[in-house]
This record gives sequence, structure tokens and C-alpha cells, in this order.
Amino acid sequence: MREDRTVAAPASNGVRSVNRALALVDAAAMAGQGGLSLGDAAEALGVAKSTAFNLLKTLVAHGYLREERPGPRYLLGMSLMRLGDLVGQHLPVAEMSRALLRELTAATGLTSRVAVVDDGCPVFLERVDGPGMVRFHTPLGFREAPHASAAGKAILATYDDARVRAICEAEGLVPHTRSTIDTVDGLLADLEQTRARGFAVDDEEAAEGVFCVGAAFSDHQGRCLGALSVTGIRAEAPPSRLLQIGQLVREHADRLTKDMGGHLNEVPASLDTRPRRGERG
Amino acid sequence: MREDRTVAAPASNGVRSVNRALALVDAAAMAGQGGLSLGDAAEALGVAKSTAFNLLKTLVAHGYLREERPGPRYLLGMSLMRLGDLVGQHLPVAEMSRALLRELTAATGLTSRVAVVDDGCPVFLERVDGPGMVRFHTPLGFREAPHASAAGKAILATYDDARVRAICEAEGLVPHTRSTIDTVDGLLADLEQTRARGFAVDDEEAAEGVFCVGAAFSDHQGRCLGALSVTGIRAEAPPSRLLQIGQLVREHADRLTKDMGGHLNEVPASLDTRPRRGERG
DNA sequence: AACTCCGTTCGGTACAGCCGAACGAGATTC
DNA sequence: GAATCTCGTTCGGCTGTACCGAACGGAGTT
Repeated sequence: MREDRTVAAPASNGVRSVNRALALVDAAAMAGQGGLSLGDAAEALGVAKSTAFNLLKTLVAHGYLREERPGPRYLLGMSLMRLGDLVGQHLPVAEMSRALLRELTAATGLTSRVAVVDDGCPVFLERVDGPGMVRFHTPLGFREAPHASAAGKAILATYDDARVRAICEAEGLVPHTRSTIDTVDGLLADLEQTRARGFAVDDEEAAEGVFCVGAAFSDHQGRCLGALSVTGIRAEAPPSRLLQIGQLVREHADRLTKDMGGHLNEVPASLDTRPRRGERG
Repeated sequence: MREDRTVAAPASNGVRSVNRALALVDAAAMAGQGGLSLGDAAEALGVAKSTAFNLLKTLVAHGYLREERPGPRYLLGMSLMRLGDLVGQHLPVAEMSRALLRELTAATGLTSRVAVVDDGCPVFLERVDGPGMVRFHTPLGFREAPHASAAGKAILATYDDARVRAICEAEGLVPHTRSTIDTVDGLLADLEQTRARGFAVDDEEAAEGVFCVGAAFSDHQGRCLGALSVTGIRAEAPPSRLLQIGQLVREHADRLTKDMGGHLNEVPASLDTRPRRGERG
């Protein structure tokens, strides 16, 4: 993974001890099942052991970390699970899509996920793993790249070209595999195809050997809220099956739109005759 | 809700700004979909607005909160979802039990959950909702009372009487309904029954009209790790069905024990000659 | 147009949090 | 079994930061 280690320092802004404390949570998250020792924590922050000690104790008191005895090692705590669960409950999308995801997984045999849009990027809220032996590394709450994921392209396909260009400029077209689209024009052409067929395809563009199919859903005003997507192994998906899967994803996304009080009559993604009206707000 | 407002002040111990920051996260969690305004935050903490402002900004920078425009309101952020998901991944139990929970729900038509033991209390890690219209308020990462839940009693049943008494003393036998067991002797008698039949029953002891059935699972050393439980409406569960459900839960818990490399040797508490981990607060 | 209500910015100051040193428990080596 | 080492934990003094209050600016309301 190409993870930056600079999580600790949002620099100029913010309250120092809070920054440090949250950096410790991140450190514990990265440490995995092994957890952190006091020494690890102090070193990760570049502070004295006693400082790290106080911060750790504070986090433990709030249940953000738990200390595993003996030789106390610090692991992620139960409060985080409780809070993470609440995030999902506060977003009605997660709740409403759960049944649909289960259906999608049952029908396709693939891992299904739902993402909401955040600054043009898909953020995954909920996941139902497929029955296969292969598990994908698809953490919840994770921002994926918009240009290199089916959900992302499904979302972008609901925007006009100008907005897509703006997002590309902000995010950058970072390559993930050999197949990742790395030019704006290439992306716009792909989005045109996406609109025509009603669903987006990521053909080994995010990870080698892995494909995704995604379709967007929207609210009652027709604004894109997010996307459903399914993920599987490229080798197991012949082109014919891909079309069938795409239509399934499209149908489920439409049902989600309806469930959320939206209407499909206006501007479905399958019609590329989108009148580019300037949007306000 | 009868929530204490004293989350903010673990007082003597801990780093003040971190305590305040995490109290803000809790406040945002309680605020629900509405979120917090800056004024709310300042008032909840009893600090100046500018102070709350800095703390909120710091939390937003880390993704613990997100600001919803306009008139910025602060809601729980995506980092919490990501971290909450990681907690589950770091605990192998959650992963391994997922398929079992799905089976249990399919077989019984009830909501299934898995809990791990934390200081004698069950903490729920994972949940699979049943198909019924009724949804139970069962947040993940939540500590339930050991004496008033099926999972809790299933866990206690693996301990010896002395340890049960110690836990009762520490936690207190808080009544939840008219049926809640509120004496230590009553609890010990119930645990004896639990051991005899192999599963624990909560008959409207946690909430009126709701029943739970739970069974414990253990690790390779025979130490209790946690419990599986199912939850349903009391009126829909005739005694005959209860027995059948109990056996199903028992079987699935045993399978989980095996999956985790454990053996199903009898002897729950008597062999467990480690009274408790000595620790002072 | 004036008023009000919020969010946001900006310094000065008190005190909270940081550091370093010292203590104690467990493990490891000879 | 004693000595040594490592690591967690405690304590007090100093420093710098996080807090407060006041002032600013924009949006909605009368």
C-alpha cells in the first residue's frame, strides 16, 4: 500500500493534543491485531513516553482504545465500533440499501457495496460480501478515486463535462493499474459510454484482475446521491455475464432511488440527452 | 433516553482538550441526524465558542466529524466508520461468525448477534437483522448488562459463583423490566438452569415484550470468549419453539468454538482456576 | 435599512500539558 | 540466584499552547 505516514500532522491548524491523540488512534489502526506499545506510541508521535502515556490513558478512558494485558498493548476500542455503527444509522442510505445489497449479492454471487458521494468521490458505507473464497480489501468509510472505480465513474457520469474536469483537476488522475484511465478526454469518453449503457464498468482499472460494475442513484430532486457497485474477479466474468450483471445493478440502483422518494422519469442515466442546465447550490 | 450528560468529565485523569474533543464526538452522536451547531457544541462543553470552534475544526480535519453546509452543522464523520470497521476486522471473531449469524437468522427468522466478553459484560460486534418488520435497537459496540441479557447470562454461566458475585457487585443488578433478575441468588439459580440446558434465556428481562436466547463460545483453552444470541418478539415464540431455537443457537455457538480452534470439552468454570486479572484502577 | 443571530478571526494571558528523571516490576542472562 | 536490562508508570517544575473575550462580517428577519 502506498499509504502516507503523514497522518499525524495537519500542521498549522488544530489543537495539538487532540491531533496527537487522534494520530495515536490511527497508529493503533495501522498496527493491526498486534496493537501499540507505549514505546511505539511515543516514537510514532515523537514525544516523551509520559506524554504518550497520558494521551493513551485518555483514549482508553473514552473507549477509543483498549489496553490488552499483559505488557499493555493498545488496540482499537469498542467506542469506535459503536460510533461507526451510528454513522451508518444516521445516513438513511445505508439502512435502506442493506436489503438491496443482499439481493444483489444473492443474484450475482459478488460482493456488493453502496457508496455516497463526497466531493465527487465515492465513500463506501455498507458492504455485503459474496460467498466466494476471495475477499476484497474494501474498508467501510473509505474514499475511492472517482476515475478508477465503477462507483466513481457512475457518479461522474451524472455530472456535466465541466464539473468532471474540475473534479479531475482537484483529485488528479492517479494511475492504479495499467488500465487506469489517465487522461480527462479518455475519462469523458468512458462516461459517455456509461451514460449510454446505464452502468459503469471498471475493468481492472482500480486493481489488477478485479472488475467492478456500478450504477448511480439519486434523490427526489434528481441529484446524484451515490452509487451501488459489485466487485468480482475479472477471469470469472465473461462479457455476456457482464451485461447481465450491469442490468441487475442498474435495476437495484433504480429501486434505491425510488425507495428514497426519487422519480425515474426525469433524466435517467441511460439517456445521454442531458440538458446541461446550470445548477445552483 | 436516560443518558447521562457526564461524558465530558472523567475529571482528574486525562488530557483536557482530548477529553473535550471526544465529548464533542459523543455530543454529535447523541444529536442524531440533526447534528451540532457551533453554539450547541460550546454549550455542551461549557466553553467559549472559539474554543469549541478549534476543537471542531480539528475533529473535522481528521474526519471524525464532517460539516454539513449551510449554517455549518457538525455530524459524525467517515473516519469513525472506517475505524469502526477496522475494530471488527481486528477481532477474528466478528469475521468468523458472520456466516454463522446469517445461517442462524435464516433458520430462526430472528435477529442474530455475536458478542465478546469484556470484564464480564457482553459487547456486541456484529449483527444480522431478521426479515421481520420489527427492528431492535441493538447498536454495535454496545455493552449490555450481564444479568439482563441472554448473551450476558450465557457468559456468566461459564464462570464460578465467586466470580459471578464479584461481577454483580461491580456492575450492580440494575432492573430493566419487571422480570429482570435483581438478586444474586436468583441469578445463580438461573445460571444453573442455563448450564443444564446449554443455552441462556432472557424472557422479557431486558425489555418488555422481547426475548433473547444465547449460548457461549470459547477459545482453544476453554476460556469463554463471548456468546451468540438471537432476539425476537415474545408473543411470537411459544415454549416449544424456544427449545428448538435454543438448540440451534447452542449448535452454532459450538461450531464457532470449533472454527476458532477450540474443543468442546465440558467443565466450564470449575477448571478455570484463574480468579481474575488483578488490577487496580 | 437597521437589527439580530451566528460563525469566524485575532491577540494576551494563565495554566495545562509536556518533558526528563527517577522508581518498580518482569523478563533475561550469566 | 543475583545482576542487568527493558519497559511501564509516577512526579514536579517549566514552557508554550490552548483558552478566553472581544471584535468582525455575512445572512436572514422585521
